Amino acid sequence: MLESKYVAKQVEEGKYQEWLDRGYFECGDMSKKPYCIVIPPPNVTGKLHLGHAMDNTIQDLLARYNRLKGYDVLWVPGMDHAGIATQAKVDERLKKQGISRYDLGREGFLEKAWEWKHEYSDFIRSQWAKLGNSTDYRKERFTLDEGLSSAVTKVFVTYYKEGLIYRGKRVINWDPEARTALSNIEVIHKDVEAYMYYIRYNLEDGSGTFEVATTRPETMFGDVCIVVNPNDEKVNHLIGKKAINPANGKVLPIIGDEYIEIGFGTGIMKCTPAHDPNDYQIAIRHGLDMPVCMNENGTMNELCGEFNGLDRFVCREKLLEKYKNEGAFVKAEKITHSVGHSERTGVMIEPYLSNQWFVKMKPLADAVLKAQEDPDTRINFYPKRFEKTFSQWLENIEDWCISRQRWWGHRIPVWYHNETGEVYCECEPPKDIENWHQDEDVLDTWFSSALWPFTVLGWPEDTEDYRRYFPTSCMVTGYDIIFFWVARMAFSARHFCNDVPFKDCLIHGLIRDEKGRKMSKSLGNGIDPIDLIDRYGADALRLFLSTNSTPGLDMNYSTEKMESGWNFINKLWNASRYVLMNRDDSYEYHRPEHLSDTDHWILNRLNQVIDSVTSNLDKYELAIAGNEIISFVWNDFCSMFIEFTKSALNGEDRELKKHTLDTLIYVLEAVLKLLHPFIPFVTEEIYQNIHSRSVSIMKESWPEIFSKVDKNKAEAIDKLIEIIVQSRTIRMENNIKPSKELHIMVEGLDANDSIRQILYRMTKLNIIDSTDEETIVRPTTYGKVTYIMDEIVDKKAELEKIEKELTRLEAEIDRSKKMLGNERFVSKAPAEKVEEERKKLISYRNSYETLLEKKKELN
RNA sequence: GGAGACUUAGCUCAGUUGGGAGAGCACCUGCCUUACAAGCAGGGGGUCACAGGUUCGAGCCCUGUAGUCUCCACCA
Repeated sequence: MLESKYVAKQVEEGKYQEWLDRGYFECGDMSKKPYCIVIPPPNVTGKLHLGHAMDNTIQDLLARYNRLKGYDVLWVPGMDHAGIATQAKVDERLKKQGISRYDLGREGFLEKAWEWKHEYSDFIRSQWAKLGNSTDYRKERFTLDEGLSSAVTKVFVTYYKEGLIYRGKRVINWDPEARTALSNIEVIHKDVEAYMYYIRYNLEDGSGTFEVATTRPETMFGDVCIVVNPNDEKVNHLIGKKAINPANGKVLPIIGDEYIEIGFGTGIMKCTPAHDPNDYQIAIRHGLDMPVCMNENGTMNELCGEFNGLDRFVCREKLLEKYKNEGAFVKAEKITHSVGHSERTGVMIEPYLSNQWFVKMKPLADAVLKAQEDPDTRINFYPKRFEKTFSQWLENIEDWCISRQRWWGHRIPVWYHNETGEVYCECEPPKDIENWHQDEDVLDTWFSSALWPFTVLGWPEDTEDYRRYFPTSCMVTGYDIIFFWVARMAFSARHFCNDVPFKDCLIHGLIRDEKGRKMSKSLGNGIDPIDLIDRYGADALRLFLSTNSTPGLDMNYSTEKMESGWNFINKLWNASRYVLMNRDDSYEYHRPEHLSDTDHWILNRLNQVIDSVTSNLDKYELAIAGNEIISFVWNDFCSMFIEFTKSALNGEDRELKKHTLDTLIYVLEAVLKLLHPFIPFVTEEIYQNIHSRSVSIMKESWPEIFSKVDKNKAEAIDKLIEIIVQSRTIRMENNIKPSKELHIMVEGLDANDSIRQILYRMTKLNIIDSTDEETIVRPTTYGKVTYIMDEIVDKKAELEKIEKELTRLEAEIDRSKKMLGNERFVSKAPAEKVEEERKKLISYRNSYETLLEKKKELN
C-alpha cells in the first residue's frame, strides 16, 4: 500500500541501484532491433548543470521509450577530457597550493590532471544516477582512454598521409592567458568600448606628415609598411615614399594594396603581418617580413626596446604617453567595436603568427554537404531549420587549427629528427626514438569529440558493437554546439565510416533563469539540478524539463512549473492509492472483459491518448506527448473515471467491483507505461506496488490499443459528461448545494440504469419523464436538458442569460448559414468539414429553438 | 553585412500538416465530497505585434513594417 503522500525521496531511494543491479540498462538482446544513443560527453571540469540535466533527461526519455517499444537500447555514457578547460582548472588548483605546472613538469602535471579527472568523474556519475540516466556503464568511455587515444592517433595519421592535415605558420587566435592557439569558433566576439588612436607619421624625406588610425598602437613594433589603396586619389601619391615608424624610428615603405577601404579612417593603414590576419595576407602578397613583437604571455618582446617585458595593455598606455610627449599623438576617438575573446579564459585574443597544425576542411565539408542532399545518406535534423545552420557553416568553413600548446590532451603523433629535422608521422613512435623528439603540442579537445559516436563503439577495431549500433539512432544536443561538435562528427564519420554518425539529430535550446537570462557564474544565477532533485525529486525535475519547451527554443527555469510538475506526480500518486486501496486480498487481476459503459469510455480515451503520444514521441514532440498524458490522467482518469467507479467500488455487487478494478488497473498501468520515460522512479514504485518488488516496469512493453471498445457506448458517456458539467454550473449559478437532489429531463440520451446511477452519484441528479414545476432549460450539443427547480431563483437573471445566449447563437447561425450558403465552401472544402458545419448549424438551431421557447414561457 | 528565432489571457508559455484559440500560475465564487486542500467544483479574462496578400476559410502560408533576441562574418 502506498503512503498517504508522495514523498519523492522515499520513492527514488535505492531504485537506481536496483535497476543497475538487475542489469536493466544493459544492451545486447540480439533478438531485438538495435537503438543507440551516445551521450554528449560532459567535461570533467566540474558538476553538471541544469542544461546537462535537460539534455540527459531527453536522452533517457528516448532510451526508456524505445526500450518499452521493444528495441535493444544502448545508451553509451562517457566524459570529455576538455583539454583547455580542465587544464585551467588544474592550474588553478595548483596555484592555490602555490605550485605552477612548470614546477611539476609535463608528467607530474598530467598525474595531477588525472587525479582531478577521477574526482570529477565520480561526481558526475553520482549526478547521472540521481537523474536516473539509463546508460550502460559497461560501455562507458573517456576521450583520453586508451582506445579512444589510439583512434585519435589513427585519424591524425590518416589525415596527414592524405594531405588533409598540414603544419604551417599562420596568424591564429592566440590566448595569452592560456598561452595556446585556439580555433576560430573558440573565439567569442564581443562589442567593447575602445579608442581609435590617430597617430602622426613623418615622411622620411621630411616632405610632410600623415595620420594613421589604430586601435592597437602597441603592435606598431611589428609594423613592416604603410598601405594605401592605389585608387585612392587623396593618398595614393604616398606610394613609393617612406615613413618613420614613431614607435621605433624604423623606416617603413609605403605601398599600395586594394584591400584598403577608401574612405575608412584616414585611408592610410599600418601593416602588422604577425598580429593581424588581414595584414598577414597583405604581407604574403607583397613578400614582406613578419616580425612578431609579443611574447606568448601577451607581454612585449625584445623588438619593443624600452617596452620589452611590459604587458600589451600597459605598453599601449606608455607608448601613447610617449607619442603625446613627442607630438605624434593626434587624437583618441571613442568607438565601439567587436573584439575577440577567449571562450575559456575570457581574455582578449591576440592574433599571432605561429607554427600550428591545421585540418584542411574544404574536401571534408563538401562530402557532408553532398551526403545531405540524399535522403539515404543525410542526417535528419529536428527541428529542420538547424540543418541550414549546419550546412551554411560547412559551406563557409575555413581550415581548422587543431594544435594546442597544452599538456592535457592527445599529443600530436609527429616526431622530428633531432639532426635532420625530418618529420615522422605514424601510429607507432619511431624505432630509434632517442634520435627523435615528439611535437610538444596536443590536439584540440574537439578533435577527439568529433570521433565520439564511432570510437565509443570500438572503431577503428571492427567490433560487434560498432557493427551493431553504428550509425547511432539519435544525437541529442544543444544548438550552441552545432559547429563545435555536430558538424565535426558529421565530417569525421563521413570520412572514416562513410556514413552518418547518427540518423537523427535532435537539437534543443538552452535553459535560462526565471528572468530569461543565461545562467552564468558571474551572474550567480545558476541552478544546481541536485538541489532541485533534493527538493522536488528527480521525476518532478524531469517532467519539468521535458514538458515545458518547444524543440529548439530556449526555456526559462520556473519554480511555478517545477511545482505544478510535482503536483501532477502527487495526483498520479493519489489516483494510484485510490486504485490500490480498493483492492482486497481476494482480488485477482484480469484483463478487462466485462466492460461497463464508462469502461468503454475511458478505454476509448486511452486509445486516443496512446495513439497521439506514440506519434508525438516518434516525432520528438516530447512536450506535446507529455502534456497529453498529464491531461488525460488529470481530467479523464481522475476527475471523471475514478469518480465514475466510486459507486461500483462502494457497492455490494462483487462482480461489478472486480470488473471495475480490472479496468482501473488496466488504465493505470497503461498510464504508468506511457509516463515511465518521463518519470521513471515514481512509475516504477507504483508499478511494483501493483505487482511486486520483484518485477519492474522497465521490463514491460509500450501500451497497445485496446481493441474491444464500443464507440457508441463511449459516446453516450461523452453526452453524460456534458450534463454533469452543465448541471454543476446550474447549481453554482442558482446557489444550489451539491448535496441537494435535483430532477432533470433529458433529450437525446438513452438513460439506462447505469447512466442514471452515475448521474446520481456524480451530481445528485434524478432523471424523470415529466413535470409541471418551474424549470430551467439548457441546450446541449445533442438535446435539451430541463432542470426542475423548487422555484426560479432569479427570473430576471435567467432571462438575461437566455437573452445573451440567444444573441450568441444568432450570430453563430448566421455565420454557419453564410458558410454553407457559400458555394465555393461547399464544393471546395473537404466533405467532412462541410458535414461538421451542417451538424453545427442543426445543433445551433435546436439550441436556439429550445431557448426561445423557454424565453416565451418566462415572459 | 549574412542567417535564424520570437511577439497569443495579468505573468510564463503551448498551439505538430490552414477548418473559429489552450495550459500552468495569478484572480473571483462555492466546497475539509471517505485518492489527493500542494485538492475539488464553477467562473471571469485574448482585434493571436501591425499592415497588406493568397484562400471558401489564416494564430498557422506569402510580402512588408515595428520591437525583442540569438548565431555567423567583420575595416585599420
